[in-house]
Amino acid sequence: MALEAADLLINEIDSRGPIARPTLHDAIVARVRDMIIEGELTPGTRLHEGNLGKILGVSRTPLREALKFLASEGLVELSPGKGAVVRKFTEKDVHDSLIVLGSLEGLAGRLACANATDAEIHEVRQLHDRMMDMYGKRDRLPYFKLNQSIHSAILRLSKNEALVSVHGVLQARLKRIRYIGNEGPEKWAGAVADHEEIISALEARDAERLSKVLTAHMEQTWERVRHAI
Amino acid sequence: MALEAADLLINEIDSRGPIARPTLHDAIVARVRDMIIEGELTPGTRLHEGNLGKILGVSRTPLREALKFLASEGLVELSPGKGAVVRKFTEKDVHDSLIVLGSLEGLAGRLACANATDAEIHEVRQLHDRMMDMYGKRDRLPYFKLNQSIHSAILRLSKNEALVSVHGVLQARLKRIRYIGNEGPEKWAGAVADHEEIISALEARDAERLSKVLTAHMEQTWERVRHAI
DNA sequence: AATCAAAATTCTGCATACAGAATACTTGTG
DNA sequence: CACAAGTATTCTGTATGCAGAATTTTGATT
Repeated sequence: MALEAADLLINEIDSRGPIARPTLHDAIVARVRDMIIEGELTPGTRLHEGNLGKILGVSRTPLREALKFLASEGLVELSPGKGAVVRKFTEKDVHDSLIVLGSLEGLAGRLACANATDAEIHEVRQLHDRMMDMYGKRDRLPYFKLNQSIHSAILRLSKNEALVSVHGVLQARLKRIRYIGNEGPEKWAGAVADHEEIISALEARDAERLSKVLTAHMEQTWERVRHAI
Repeated sequence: MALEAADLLINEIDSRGPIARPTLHDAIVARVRDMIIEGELTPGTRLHEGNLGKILGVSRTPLREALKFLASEGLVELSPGKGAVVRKFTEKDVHDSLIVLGSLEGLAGRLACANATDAEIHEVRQLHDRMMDMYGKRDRLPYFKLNQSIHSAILRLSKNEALVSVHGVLQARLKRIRYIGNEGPEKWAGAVADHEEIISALEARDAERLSKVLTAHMEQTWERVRHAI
C-alpha cells in the first residue's frame, strides 16, 4: 500500500533527526556569508537592503534578519540609520583572531587527547594521509579543504560544544583571508611538518605536545596569510 | 547668540564619537537578554512573537530581528516553523563553557602582562581593593559586580579585541547561572585567595602564574555554580 | 567656477497584512 | 471512556506599505 511507503519515509526522516524545514533567512545567512568568503562582496561594500534583496530575490524582511545574524557573527557591521557594510579587518584584527584561534585549538588538542576514541583518531589519520597525498600532487584546493577538515575534526574530538561553537565563529571571520592567503606563494613545507607532528602527537595522545604544536601552527598561518590583508 | 550654543553642542557630540541613534531592535536585544539573565524568562520558555511583542510594546519585525541576534549568541534557540525558546543549558554545556572561559582568561592574563600599562594595572588593583572591602562587609552584590569588573578589565588589558568579543559571548551565556550560583552558600574564601594571587601576579607581570591562576579559578567557579543548574 | 542651501530621491526602521504551517480543540466513533 | 479524524485557531514566515532620516542632486548666489 501507499500508506506503508509514507510511513517508511517518515521513519527515515525521523531517524535523521527532527524535520528542519529550511527557512529563507537561514538560507540568506549562508548565501551572504559565502558571498563574503568568496570575495563577491568585498570588505567595505555597502549592503543595500533593497538592492541586495533584489539580487537574491527576497524581500527586505528576511534579509534584515540575516544581516542581524551576520552582524553578531562579526562578518558585517550595522550602523543604525546607515545600513550594513561588510566588515573590514585590520591587520591587528586578524593577528588577534589567530592568537585566540591558536589558543582554542591548543585547548581542543589537549581535550581531544583525553576524550577521543581510537577509531576517531584513526579517522583523522586517514584525513591526514589523504591530505599528504594531495600535497604530493600539489593539488591545492583539496589540500586546503582537507587541512580545514583536520582542524575541525580535532575540535570535534574535544567533545566540547562550547569550544566548537566559539572556534567556528572566529574561523568564519577569517575564512576569506585564509582562502586568499592560501593562493599565495607555496610555503607548504613548514605547514606540512607541523601537520606530521600534529597527527603523531594525537596518536600518542600526548596532550602537551599536541597543544603546543597546534598553537604554534597558528603563528605560521599568520605568516602565510599576512600578505593577504 | 543661540547659534554658538548649538555649535558647542554639536562639538560636544562629535567629540564623543559618531552619533549612534539607538534602534529598537538593539534595545530589544538588551532587554530580552536581561530578562533571561534576571530569570524573568526561564530556560525552556517559548517566546511567542505576538505575545512577547505585546509585553514589550513593539511589533514583530524588530522583535524577530532581535531573536535572530540572540540566537547567534546562543541564548535562545530557533526551530523553523516552531518559534523561539530560551535555551536550556545542560550541566555539561556549563562545564564545557567554563573550561573554554578559563582558557580564554588564561590567555588574556598572559597578554595583559605584556600589553597593559602600569596605570591600567593600578586601576585593576583599585578595583581589587574595593572588592576586598566589600568582601569584608559581606556585601554580596557589589562584591559580585566588582568581581566581574576585574575579570572584564583583565580581558580589556589584553588589548585583543577578538579575545574580548568571544569571551563576552560565552560570558553572556553563563551570566544567569553565575548570578544564581553566587546566591548559594558562602564559599568566598577560596575565590578571594585566588583573587589575591591574580592581582599580585598581574602587578608582577608574571604571565605564567597569572595565566595558571585564572584558568584554575574557573574550576572553582564551576564548583560554586554547579548546584544552580 | 565654486560653494552653499534646499529640494528631491533613496534608504532605513518599523508596523501591518496575508498565506501557510503547526497546534489546539471538537466531535464523532469504537 | 478512549481515541482518532477533522475542524478551528494560533503562530510563524514573508511581503508590502508608510514615516522619517540620510544622501544626493539641483539650483542659486557670489
